[in-house]
Amino acid sequence: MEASFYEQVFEIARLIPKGRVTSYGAIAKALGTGGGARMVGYAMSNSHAVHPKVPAHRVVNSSGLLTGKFHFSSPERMQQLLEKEGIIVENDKIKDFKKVFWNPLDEL
DNA sequence: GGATTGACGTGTC
DNA sequence: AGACACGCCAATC
Repeated sequence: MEASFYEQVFEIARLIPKGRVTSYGAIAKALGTGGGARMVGYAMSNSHAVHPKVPAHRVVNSSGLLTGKFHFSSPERMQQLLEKEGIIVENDKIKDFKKVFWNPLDEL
């Protein structure tokens, strides 16, 4: 399997600058799959098995909620990583989400 | 190859 | 404001 949809998702995810986050839908849209936001998250399940570490913790849903935190080594791991990068997480939700939001389309 | 699923998104009740 | 439902798309079974 090469150049599958997953790889594209990982590619975008790795481009997320430190201290910034993005949403699944935004990535999906950047890939041109608009409504395939679920596929982005699904691809992230493999993020643990890919080469360069994929900053999946920088990817949240459109509400800025850490929906996939349970898929990490530890749910709290995700939040700590975000806070360590300067992102404030409150109640499993990213604070100032609009401010830290990084739009892949803007870079691509 | 049809059916199921899934770390989503938006709208409606 | 919280809960529920439908829609999208691609991979896996």
